[in-house]
Amino acid sequence: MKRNFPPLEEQLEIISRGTVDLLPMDELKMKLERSIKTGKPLRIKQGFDPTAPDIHLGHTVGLRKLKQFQDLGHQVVIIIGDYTGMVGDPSEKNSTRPRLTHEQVMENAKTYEKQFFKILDREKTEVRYNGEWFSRMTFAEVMDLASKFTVARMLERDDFAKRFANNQPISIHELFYPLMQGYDSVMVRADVEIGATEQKFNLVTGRDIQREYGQEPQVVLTLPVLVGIDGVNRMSKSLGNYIGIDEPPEEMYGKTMRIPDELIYQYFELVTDVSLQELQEIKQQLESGSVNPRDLKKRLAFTIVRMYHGEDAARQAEAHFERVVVKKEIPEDIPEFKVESGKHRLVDLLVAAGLIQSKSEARRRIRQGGVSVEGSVVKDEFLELEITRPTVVKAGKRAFVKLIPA
RNA sequence: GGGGAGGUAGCGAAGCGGUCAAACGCACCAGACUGUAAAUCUGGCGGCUGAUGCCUUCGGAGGUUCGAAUCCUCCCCUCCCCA
Repeated sequence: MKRNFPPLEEQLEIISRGTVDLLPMDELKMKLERSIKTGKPLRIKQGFDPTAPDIHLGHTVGLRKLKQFQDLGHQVVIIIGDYTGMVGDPSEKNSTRPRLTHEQVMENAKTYEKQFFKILDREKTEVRYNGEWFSRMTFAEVMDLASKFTVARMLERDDFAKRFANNQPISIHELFYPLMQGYDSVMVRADVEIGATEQKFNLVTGRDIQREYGQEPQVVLTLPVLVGIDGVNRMSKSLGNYIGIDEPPEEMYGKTMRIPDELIYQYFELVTDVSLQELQEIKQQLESGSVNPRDLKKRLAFTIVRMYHGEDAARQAEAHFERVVVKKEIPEDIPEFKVESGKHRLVDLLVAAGLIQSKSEARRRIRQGGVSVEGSVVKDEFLELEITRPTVVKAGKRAFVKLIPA
């Protein structure tokens, strides 16, 4: 079955959009031309280590690029790093990552697989776990792989070099990470590997490893690292600055509204599918200040929610935001919590209902005016309540609960 | 194998017998401000407790002492130098 591909230039335009590096360019052209001629799709690889259970917008930058390749007719190969996940990618890290057990990794991998296909076409995606080959490797084969790279080259890496210079520990197994990733490329015969810019070393190493194993080296495609909602660090679950693609619409919308204004353009560019013309407009509007950044951010939030939850959910999330955050009103559906009859300390109720973690914390927040009952701020940390009718309690900026008499 | 330096709350980093639940910075939380944010300012930041106090924390296990994060012993871990 010979496939038909769009002409080279058209493909290149789509492929280059939003990318930082495409190297070497001439090899990419050569590969594309060959696939057009032979009708054989290129194999486009990206690996994901399931180190945290959820996929967030940061992951979607690469996934969306994969999707573009997929739409062009190429073969997307996703590697789920059940083995590399146990090592932990040292990229951009200044310390050893905690190693996960295989069970933890596999658990996370399940949700990953599910979430990937919110973006990719399941039918057209090849999913491979790298345990498929790593679990079977003999020590002799490991040695063979290890012999194909040198310590000096490994230490060229900025992160390792820094850790080494700062007398911080680097475990041997961490040095294996790039080799393993490269070996993945060998095993799936990757033509192109996609990764964030911080992955460049690993991606380029893959080329060398492939060459060592007698394969044609892959083309490296890097994408910008998505900055998290704190506006400082890369988006990551462990830093808590992420927007998960499985999060409820209101949450997604609200988090998006919290990103610093400077990130608006980047988010439009990297995680939404607005057209190039629209992107230009947005850029112009931001630069000239002709549009309130808040309005652009609202559009961004709406667009993102719509991508993962649909138009209706996006509308509702927007309404919810207007109501709760902008007008500081009470949301429509609030989680309910049943309360036994009789008097209860507010502090106890806050903890029991799960709004606040500990009573000490609850007391503090009451003292600071962070808690209100039926719209009025509570100042008395010893307040007792008798719940005789549904009562709305708010703690902090947007945590609500409706107390219901049992 | 020998010598040296270290392991403190989410991170970084003070403390080196009592006044230490532990300075300070970052992160985080609450409040004010606002266009959602950011910035700024204020307060907070182990748990329990009606303002007193109690309980669990300073790599781990013991010990000395009225009293230990601080002293001693052993163990685990990291870094440096030498071999």
